[in-house]
Amino acid sequence: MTKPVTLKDIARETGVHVSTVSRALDPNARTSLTTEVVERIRTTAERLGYRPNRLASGLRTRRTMTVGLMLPDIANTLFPPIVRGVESILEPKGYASIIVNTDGDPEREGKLVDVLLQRGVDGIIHAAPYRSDPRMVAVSRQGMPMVTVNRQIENSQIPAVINDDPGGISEMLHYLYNAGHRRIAHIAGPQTLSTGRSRLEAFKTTVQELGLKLPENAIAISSHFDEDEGRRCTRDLLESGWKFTAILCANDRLALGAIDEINRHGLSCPDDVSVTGYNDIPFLDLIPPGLTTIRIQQFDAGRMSAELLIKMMTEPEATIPRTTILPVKLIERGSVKRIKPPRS
Amino acid sequence: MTKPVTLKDIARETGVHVSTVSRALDPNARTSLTTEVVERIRTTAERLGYRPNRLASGLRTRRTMTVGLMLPDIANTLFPPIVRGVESILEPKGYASIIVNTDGDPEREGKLVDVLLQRGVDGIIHAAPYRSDPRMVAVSRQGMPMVTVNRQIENSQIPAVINDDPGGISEMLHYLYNAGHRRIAHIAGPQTLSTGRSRLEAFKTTVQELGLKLPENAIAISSHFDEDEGRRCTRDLLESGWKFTAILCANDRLALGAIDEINRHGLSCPDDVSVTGYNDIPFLDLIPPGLTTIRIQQFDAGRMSAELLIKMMTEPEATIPRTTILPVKLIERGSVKRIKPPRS
DNA sequence: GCCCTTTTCGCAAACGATTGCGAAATTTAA
DNA sequence: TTAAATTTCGCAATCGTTTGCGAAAAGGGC
Repeated sequence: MTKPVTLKDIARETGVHVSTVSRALDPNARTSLTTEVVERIRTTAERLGYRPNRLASGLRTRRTMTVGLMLPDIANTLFPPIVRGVESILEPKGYASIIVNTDGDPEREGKLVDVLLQRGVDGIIHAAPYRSDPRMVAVSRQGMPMVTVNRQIENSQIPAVINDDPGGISEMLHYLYNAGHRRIAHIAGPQTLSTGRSRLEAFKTTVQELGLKLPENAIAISSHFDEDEGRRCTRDLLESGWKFTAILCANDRLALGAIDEINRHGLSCPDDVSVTGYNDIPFLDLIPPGLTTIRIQQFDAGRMSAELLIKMMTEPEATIPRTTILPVKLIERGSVKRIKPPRS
Repeated sequence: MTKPVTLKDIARETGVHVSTVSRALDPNARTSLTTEVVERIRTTAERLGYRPNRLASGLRTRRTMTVGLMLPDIANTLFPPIVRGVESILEPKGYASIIVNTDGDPEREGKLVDVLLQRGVDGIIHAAPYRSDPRMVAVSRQGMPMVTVNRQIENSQIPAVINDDPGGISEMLHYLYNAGHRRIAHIAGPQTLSTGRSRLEAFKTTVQELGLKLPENAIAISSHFDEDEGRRCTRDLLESGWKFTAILCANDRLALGAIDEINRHGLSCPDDVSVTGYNDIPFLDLIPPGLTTIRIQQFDAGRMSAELLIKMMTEPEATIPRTTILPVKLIERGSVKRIKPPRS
């Protein structure tokens, strides 16, 4: 790599001291300079193709203009829009981001946060925390600006940008109820994740509200938010003997697995069993029978979390809302069938 | 942020000079130290929770252990697997990557490569170059290790990891031919991208090989690899008056758009028109009628490109293959119907 | 024209790590 | 035992930038 031009080069060229060059190029320098000098320096900087060395400036100022972005897996369709939302705020302000994939592995998470710290990130956006995540809480306590998005760490002061899970689940359950369903099963997400937990709780609460009487085995708990677990839970549900007319799934991929398993059993969605999802990942409209789901605002969640993080990084004294809850929206498609409710 | 512990802290604690600490912690230091001293330093480093400052070391050594990853858009399902492939190689070796999204905008690309240079990346993996991309060629010429993946810059010496487009297109066209199709349309990709171009050329070549006689308007050229352009091109094709029995699309999203447009015209895929895609993006198996397509190796492409880049970064004299071509595979699904070939 | 204030700019010390060089300490050889 | 060879470690410069401080220059008031 041909040696990049430095402040020193510009100083030599213009016959001033490097500190003067630094100030001339700093848009908000505290010391004032003659406009003539500034002009001269700026033009030769331009001419030589000067590009500030962010490493050096970061070393000196202790601000790297870099943020860490922790995800479970960028290949999970849920996360790229969040990333774009984050970048839409960060990039124009001169921040770059380092993305790491934890694969939902606490040990990896520990290694990766170390990587971020070694690189001196100014802040961290964490989209993959566990409900209990002492490692990250400790880092936050040490003063690292941090916000979680999509999920949250419980019993911590770390600001979280999340979706209105209680609202979404409640709306969906009411929707099923209004479509005549009374025997509704739930495939819950992993209970180590805040989303898995909050959606299950919302389900139970709404069941109470509606006065539904569900058996113990109406709820299957998955260990991962994926199609395989959707299939397994559906199999368990079907084999439990209880006759349900609908399954409310904690996430789209579980729902996709559920529909597949229903088909394998010679049944049909929605004719025999209605199924609903959560998140509204891409292409759901093209997959028959069209999954009725809850659309969450991924891009906006990313955007919001970046905005909060910038505030934390630049105004350490500012008060940041502990949780920011984004509204969700029910997307009606073909996977729910209206049935005649049993008279009670 | 509580001040991180530095070499100086360890030096003070152990009563040796900071340079000694540096050497003790450097696994492959050129100068030898007493094992006793090394041991003492290592344990106190451990005890204090030392974490090397990569900024400082990068500044001194001119190696940041960071690579830039340029994509059109991480939210495009094609790219996350490439990213994971890249990281699977880079991360274990201590590299971090900065991902930037060009959005297919040359101006943005210019800005973003500047961002990467300012941050002193050791190399760049570019998944979004144009067939002609003088800016990137210039950066490469200046000595920045660079490899392109998925696409390539023509007439440059920049190593490229690409898929076997000629092979894939040829195989697909033969497949359609063998299924009895003779009047085959093509929706080509943007001709500013190497993939759009190479697939179109492969189509033409194979048409020759097979001795097919296609009219001028058998080929529609899209301006973007997306569903909307797939619809538009299909509309143009249908309205051209020429009766085709199949459309070979340069990419899955074009094909999805094509199928949609075919349905809108009251026709059916595959009964009236067979359609094929390229790339094999997720969920294609779930979308009726199941798109027959060419599966490319995204993860491996990412992996290969990272391996090449590491070689370029660490062994500047090594000879790197100009192009690495990955094999592709035809995935048979339901979107192609076998028909009786017209006797010629 | 003189003194005081203000502006303009240079000096030098950081930031945290790496590394060539040489001095001191130790081992080896004679 | 002494000189030579080797090992072990400290010194100090360096990477490129920022910034407090002070000196020189310029401006202002009378």
